[in-house]
Formats: sequence, structure tokens, C-alpha cells
Amino acid sequence: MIYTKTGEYAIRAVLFLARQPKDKLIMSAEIARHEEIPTHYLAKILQRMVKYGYVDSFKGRGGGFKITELAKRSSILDIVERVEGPVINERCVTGLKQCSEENPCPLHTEWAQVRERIHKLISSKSVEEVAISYADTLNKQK
Amino acid sequence: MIYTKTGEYAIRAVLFLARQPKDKLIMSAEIARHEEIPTHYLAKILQRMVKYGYVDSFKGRGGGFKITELAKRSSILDIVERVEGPVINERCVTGLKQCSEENPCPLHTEWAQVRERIHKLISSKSVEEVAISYADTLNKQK
DNA sequence: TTCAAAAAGGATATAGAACTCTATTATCCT
DNA sequence: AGGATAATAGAGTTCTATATCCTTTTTGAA
Repeated sequence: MIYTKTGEYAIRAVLFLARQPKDKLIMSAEIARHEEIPTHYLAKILQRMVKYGYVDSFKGRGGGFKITELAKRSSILDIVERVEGPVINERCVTGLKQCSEENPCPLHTEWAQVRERIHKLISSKSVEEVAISYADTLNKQK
Repeated sequence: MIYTKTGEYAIRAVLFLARQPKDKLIMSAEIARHEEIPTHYLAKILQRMVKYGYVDSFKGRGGGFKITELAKRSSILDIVERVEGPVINERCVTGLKQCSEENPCPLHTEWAQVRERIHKLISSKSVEEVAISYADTLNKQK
């Protein structure tokens, strides 16, 4: 995995919310059950997501969470970086301290390409796009 | 970074040793200084490397470490995986639980390709090849 | 207006990784 | 033989990510 569990839980929760009917509220416990995420831990992550403006929360009976427009328009990278800080490390795979553009290690150029491709992969599509096309796949399978 | 600091330190140490004159012994403290790795921690890692047969150690005055033929022939992936276990995670970037070949999430195929490329990048060249071509670069710069 | 549901918030526990320190053992040199 | 050097071994500390628990606050509904 490129990012940590916290980041993974965050996107899974957001992608799950993105697949729900508009404005339907989902309890954190329900998300946790569906996505197999530790209940209390997810609650913590959701709290942060509320602060970042990626989900809206509603307390009390009948309450729960729903995804915001901001999150729908954001990329996976946006969200993960917000939750856990920089995801893609600039250091080369060899870890060589002196490795740089002027002094490239043997894997430098190729690694830069891979890094670029990862970046594009998780930043070029919005959460909404990913969620919709995933929902389609799930439907066709049934 | 794909792997942890421990793994990174391990390759940096091994690549450093690979660039040394044949059979020259280098003290762990010297490797630590050159590669800016915490001294005692590196000593620990080197101990394990000895067990795995990637470096030979010599105690007492004039002692130190040198790389073995096994390590020279090994790939970066080989060494890192030995030190820290599996490096490349099979899980998809979306982390979606149901994501699989039959039920691919929208990023599944592309991510599989990236993963494959990373794998190839760090497994197709031997430590010796990488070290030699890096030494060349360093020389030309001078 | 009181009760129960649900999120928010704070405090704490656990695990693993990263790192440090100290004592021991092996080896070389004089 | 004795002292210096360097790896080895083991215990201990710190830090961060992960996970759990408990109390408080808010809200809808009976």
C-alpha cells in the first residue's frame, strides 16, 4: 500500500458514502460494518473528515453522515493527503542520499516515471467518478 | 516510500558496501556516517544482514563488514523483502474490499500495471549492477 | 419534558517501528 | 599476557499508528 490504514479507511468510507442515495444519512457503525473497519476508529476518522469538510454529520436520533460536494469533487489523493499528510515520497527507491536530477542513481529516471504515474492515477479522477463507475461494475455483476 | 526506513537503511548500507574496493572492510560506524543512518540502529540491521548471508563481518581491530557474493547477485527487492517482509501489497489503491479481477474497481487495472512496473524496477537489476552504474555517475560528476 | 439515539470529544491502551544504551565476546596488536 | 578495537547481544526508550472506552452534547420522538 502506498498510504497507511488510516488513509485507506478514509477513502473507503468516503467511497461508500458516495455510492449512497443523495442526502441519505448513514451511521458510522453502518459504514464500519459494510466496509469492515474498526468501529471506534472509523468514528475518529469521520470526526476529522467533518472538520476537513469532506462529510457532514448530524447528531441525535436519525443522525449520521453524508458526503459533501467538496469530497465528491476531490480526488483520492486530495483526501488521503489531507488525512495523513504527503503520500508520495520524493526519495528514490534506492534511498540513496546523493541521488538527484544531476546525480541520478540508476533507477532514478524510471522511478520518477512510476511516481508520476501513481500520482496521476489517484489524482485525475474525482471521488464521484470513481464511485459511479464502481457502482456500475457492482450492478453488472449481480 | 514503498518500504520502511529499516529496509531503506539496509539497501543503502549494502549499496555503499558494493561500491567499496573488493574485500575492503568497513566499520558500521563509517557506513552510518557516510549514509547518515543512526549508528546503533544500523549495527542492528547489519547483524541481521550477516545472518541472511548478505554481508560478512569481522570482529576486532581492523574488523568491519563487507558485502557477500550473494548480496551482489541479489536484487534490491530480494534484500528488502528479506529484511522487512512483503513489500508490494496486492490490495488496490482504493482499498475497496470487494475489488478483485472479476469485480474490478475503476482503478484496478491501471494500478495492477503500476504495481507490476514497480516490481520489475526493483527486482530486475542486481545490487552489483546498480552499484556499478551509480559509481560511474558519481565519477563523471567529479 | 423526558428518554433514547447518535455523534463529538477526551483519555487511555496496545503494537510495531525506530532508535539508544550497556555489557559481552571475539580478534588483533604490542 | 594485556589492552584496544569492533562486532554481537539484549534490554530499554521513544514515537507513531492503531484501537478502545467512557463521558458529554445534541437532537428527534414518545
